[in-house]
Amino acid sequence: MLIEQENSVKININAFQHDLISWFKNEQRDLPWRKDQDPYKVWVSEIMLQQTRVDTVIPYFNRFIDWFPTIDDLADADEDKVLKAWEGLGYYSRVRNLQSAVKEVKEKYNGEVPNTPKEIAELKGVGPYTAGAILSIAYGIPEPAVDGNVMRVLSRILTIWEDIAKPSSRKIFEKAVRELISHEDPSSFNQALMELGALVCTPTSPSCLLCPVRDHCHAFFEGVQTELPIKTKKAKTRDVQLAAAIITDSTGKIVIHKRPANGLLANLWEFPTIELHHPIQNSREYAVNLFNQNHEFEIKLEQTIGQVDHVFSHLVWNMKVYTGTINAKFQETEEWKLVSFEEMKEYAFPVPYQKMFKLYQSL
DNA sequence: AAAGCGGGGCT
DNA sequence: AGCCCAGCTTT
Repeated sequence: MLIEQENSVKININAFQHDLISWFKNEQRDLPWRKDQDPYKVWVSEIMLQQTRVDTVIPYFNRFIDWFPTIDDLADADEDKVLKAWEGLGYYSRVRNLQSAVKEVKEKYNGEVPNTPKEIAELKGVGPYTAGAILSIAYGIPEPAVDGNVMRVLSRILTIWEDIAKPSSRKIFEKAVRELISHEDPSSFNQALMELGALVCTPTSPSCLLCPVRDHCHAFFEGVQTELPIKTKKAKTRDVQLAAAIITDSTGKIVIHKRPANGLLANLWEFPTIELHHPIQNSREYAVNLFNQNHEFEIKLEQTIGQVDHVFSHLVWNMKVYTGTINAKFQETEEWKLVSFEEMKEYAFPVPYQKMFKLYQSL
């Protein structure tokens, strides 16, 4: 059976499905979320895998399922513990949205992950890719699950020259998947496209000589596989200057602060931090003043212990790190706490503050 | 359509 | 120093 794509590329669909799925069944990696088809576990794995490599996700997935084995366990958990389970994984709104959606499934769907495109796409944090992934992998429904791998693989096989950085391009690839997908085994088909992208059809120097669908690949036939996909570059990051301090009381406990519920690193914990908006502010005296302007209690900065730099996807933090002490006026609140070394392990800190604490401990 | 949102590994 | 990664939400 042959189909005619919009760009006049012909594919033998049955042979393509067979070659792709056979390869996947023989060569797929042994991954913890492939041990069963529990929709909850498939869901958790797909959220973790957003913009995150398989090797990074594996230990997080195992611990997360250990801590929250079922939808009920996650729905009933404290958010601080949920964030602790995600600590270091990044994009923390993923797990806050996941817990929110799990609560909705518990209440509205009696704890059963819905299996219709409309219902599942309405869940918080579930976009077009994740909806298709859960529907196909957990329920065997032939829906496209188009991620970066799939766009790269199909841009090569079908020589699609659309800019995959543009949001509108995803529809082109979803249309292609709808025409190509196996209705006998949508789960293997979708996973195989992604597995192929991860193991063979890689961004740079794809292993075409090992590719199970090389004979179907128009980019390989034309010798343009390294020119695809087309992807425009994104704007570069901006620098943010910060001063942050490890502040202790007379007993050696440390001041920590809960970040706001919205924006960067929402609801995670940090050491007292201020932004230095102007170069002129980039001095110790100024930092002291700014700390004490912005906080009820009085802080005394003792010494500068170094610098921590941290790169985010859209900005760079340059943090000057101080130590200091507080006076007796400090009072604990919901967002300002005094904790011991041991108690710190209970709170989720983003990586820049983990770097900062490591620097402090190395003194 | 563009920007915000983490962190690590590879080139 | 970029680029990429099993993307989604908000503006």
